[in-house]
Formats: sequence, structure tokens, C-alpha cells
Amino acid sequence: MTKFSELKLHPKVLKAVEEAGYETPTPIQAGAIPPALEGRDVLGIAQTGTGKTAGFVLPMITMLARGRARARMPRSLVLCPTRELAAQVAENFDTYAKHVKLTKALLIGGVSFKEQDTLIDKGVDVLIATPGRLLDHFERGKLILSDVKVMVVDEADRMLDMGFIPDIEKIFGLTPFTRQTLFFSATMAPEIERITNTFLSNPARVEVARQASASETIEQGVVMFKPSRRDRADSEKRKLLRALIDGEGDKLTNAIVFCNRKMDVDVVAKSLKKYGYDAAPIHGDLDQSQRTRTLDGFRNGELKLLIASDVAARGLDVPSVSHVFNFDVPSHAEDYVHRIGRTGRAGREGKALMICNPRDESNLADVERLIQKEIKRIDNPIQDNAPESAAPTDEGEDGEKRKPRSRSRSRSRSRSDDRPEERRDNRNDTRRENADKRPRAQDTAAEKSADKSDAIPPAEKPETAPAEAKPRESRSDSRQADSRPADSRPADSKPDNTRSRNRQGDQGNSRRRGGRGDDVVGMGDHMPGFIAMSFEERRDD
DNA sequence: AAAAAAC
Repeated sequence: MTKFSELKLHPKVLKAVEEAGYETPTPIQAGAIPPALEGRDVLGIAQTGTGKTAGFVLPMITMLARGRARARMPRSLVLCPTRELAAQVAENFDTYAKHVKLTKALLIGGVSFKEQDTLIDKGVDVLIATPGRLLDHFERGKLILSDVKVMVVDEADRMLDMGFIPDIEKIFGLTPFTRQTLFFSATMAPEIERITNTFLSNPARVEVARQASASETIEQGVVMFKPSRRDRADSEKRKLLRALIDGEGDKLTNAIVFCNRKMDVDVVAKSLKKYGYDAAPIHGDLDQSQRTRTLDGFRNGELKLLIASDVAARGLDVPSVSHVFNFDVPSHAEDYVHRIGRTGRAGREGKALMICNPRDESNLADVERLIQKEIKRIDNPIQDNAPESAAPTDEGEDGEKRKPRSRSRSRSRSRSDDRPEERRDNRNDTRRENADKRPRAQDTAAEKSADKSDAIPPAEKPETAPAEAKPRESRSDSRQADSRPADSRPADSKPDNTRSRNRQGDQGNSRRRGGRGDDVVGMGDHMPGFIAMSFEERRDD
């Protein structure tokens, strides 16, 4: 078997590789490094987790070890589809170029141009970039790509998915015809084939088998989830997730929870946190510093649960994730492979559990067709979604109060004092006057029972926290009025503005929160039935 | 249907 020492890498690169603890290259490395060092174009077809990053980083450092970059004229260029991936490639350069004098710049969006400009001005050997920011620099005239000797396109199929191909073609056009190109893709879609035919010249084609590990070393399971009621589907699904997490016990050292939508990433992360889990969200709408911080924390082991959109599905190198949870069935089957590929890496064991909604069953079938394997059905660990479960347990609050109460609440609510001024002003005058005249101290019980913090939008509605997650006794006195158990309204949940509106006259008892957005303002006593339904219910009707 | 990426 080939060893790194036989690959003609620069001795200083080899030294760094050995110091990092590697001796034997992976198949993609063994296949890509020699032709790359000969100056040939390389077409690498490999999944994530196969070691392809080092497959281009090591030969690049070797080739760049001689010579120096001129101002604004980088000597090499690596393009990545996401910022995290670009950052990760940059780290690889740090690791393997530590004995070589090499300058690099990371050009990604979401951070200021200034530092990037400064580096470019001084001249860099390696430019690692996401396409948008690279072109941005170029268009501002800060960057000259005519001295690029090596260009790498990483995760090309993902670039395709993300609509970056025109940008990539443009960038190809800005670099010299004579450059060397290293091109990596997990699949060879027709469009990718076209690009490679256009921009690669007689490439060495290196293909490694589809990650066997994806379906073999990873234990997979799926829970077919049926909510007891549609309006409880979301919270029950989160409860199921918690049960799945809990069920893994100590075997779960760290995990990624994938959701299909950014909004769900936020909601799930917030919910888990509230229940005392060590969780944080990552997706493309969060600012870059937070993304970086969260990911760093996760890598360091400071963060246990990473709740992620598909920004984290591919390419991210998180060394040892014990579990992957798919909160949703991915709608592109191949995303499933990428997601679960975050666990069971490098021969370690991994476990991937998924929740499947009834409406996602066809997606599940697609996934199974792709991986050519049936995913084991797991019983729903929560057997008692039925009413009685919702009764006296810690779930009680969440389950019990909603529907029956909502009618009367919504009625009395429309006359109560808890509305924000501007909204109250929209209501009819008599009513407003009546409401306003009434001294607070004499608020009727009905009104009091109405004026709880129900304005919390569904996404933010605190779920009842379990006993062990009951922290915050300290509540500001302005809130003491709310006799709901302190634990059911965590201080860090969003609706603070809502609460502060509700402060005065708020002597109510604990009973009336827990609704969703089913209270209506401005409709007097009558509320059309459809208003109380979720969007889903309306659509289905 | 959604996510990602440029300001």
C-alpha cells in the first residue's frame, strides 16, 4: 500500500502530514496527488469524507513551496460552495503548510472586505473563496487572476445545486488558459460533465467508490411519526426528537440535528435549549461570526448538539459525531447520504435516526431507493400521544389547555387590556373606551384570564419544560403576576416585548396561556372558524 | 420546497 512518503510531496509537507498523525493516504489522495504533482488536471469524483481536501491541499503546497506571490496576483485559487467549507480548507492549509512559508487569504462573504483587501494587496499564494465574494473583489478591481497557476473547484455538484455554475465559468474565464485545474465533484451530472469538458484538459480521472460507510457502518433508523392532532404536530415532533436523543443516553457524545428549513432549525434549537439541552443553531441566515463561533464550539466539544440546515450537510469536517438526527426527511434523497455521512466517519461507528411525517413518506421511499436499503422502522418511543399522556405529566400544560379554552379566551381577550396600544386603537371606539375606562384593579376574572402572554407566536411559544430543566426562579416583580410556573416561561425566550405589555393588571392565574395564535384582535366577539385553524388545516380543508 | 451565496 502506498504511503505518503512515497508520494513525492515536499519534505516539509510530509513532515506536517506525519505530525498530524497520517501515514497512509486515502484512495482519493493516493489517486489525485501524483497526477496533480505532475502538473496534470485532475477530475476527482469523490464523496465528502474521503479525504479529498488533503488530496488537493498537499500537492498545492508542494507546488507553491517555490516562488512567491506578487501583489494582488494570487498564485492559486480554491473555490468552495459554502463559507464554512472555505474556512475549513483554509485550516487545512494552516495544518499542512506550517513548515512552509505560504500566505493565504480567505475570501468569504459576511465579513468585512478590509482585512481581505489588505491581504490581497500584499500578495497571497493561496486564495480560498466562495464565488460571490471572489467576484465582488474582482469587480472592485482589487484582484488580478492572471497569475493563477492552480485552480481548484471543490464540491462542484453542490455549486451546481446552488446555482454557482455561471460564476464558476466566469472565474474560469478570468484565469489563464494555462492554469492547472483540480476539479472535485461527488457526482457527474450532465452539467458538470459539460464544465469539465470545457475547462479541463486531458484530466486524470480519479474516482473512488461511493462511500460504503454511508450505509454500512452507520446504523440507521426511522420513526414513522403521526401526530395525535394536527395542531400539535410541531410540538409533538420536537418531543419525539427529545425522546430519541434521550434514548441514546451516553452513547450520544455529540450530534447534528438536520432540519429542512431554517425556521425549523431556529425553533428546534430554541426548544431544545429550553429543555436544558446543550444545543445551538447554524444556518445561512445567521451572521457569520455566530456561524463560526457555533461551529468552533461544536468542533471543540463545547457544544453537544448542532441544529443545522443543509449548510452543514456536506463537506464540513466534524471529526467524530456519534449521532445524526434527521428531524425531517430530506427532500433530495442524496442529501440524506450527505447528512448521515457526518457520522460514522473514518471507520467509527455512527447512528442516524430520522423522523418521517406521513407526508414525507414518498421522500423516504426515494431515500431508500437511493441507498438501496430499507431503513429500519423504529417504534415511536412516545406511545402516549393520546390525551391522557398530556394530562398530569410535565407535558400537561402544553397539551391540556389549548382547544377548549381558546374560544372563551379569544372572546374575552378582545376586550381585555392587554393589547398593545397601537392595535387597540384599531378597534371600535366603544369597546376601546370601555376597556380603557375600567380601572385595572377591577379587571374581571374573565379578562384576567385572557390577558396572558399568548401573543407569543407559535414558533416561540414556550413548551413546558421538564422538571430538571426548571431553572429560573428569579423573575422580575413586574412579572410575578404571572403565576404560571416559572419554568414554563424561560427568560431567554423571545416574547419579552409581549410580556412587558402584559405587565400591568396581570394578576391572573396560571391557566390561560399555552394557546397558539388563536386569539383574534379586531373582530369583536365573532371569530370566523378558519381563523383559529393553522395554515395547514386551512389548506387541507 | 428549501437551502446556499454578494453588497
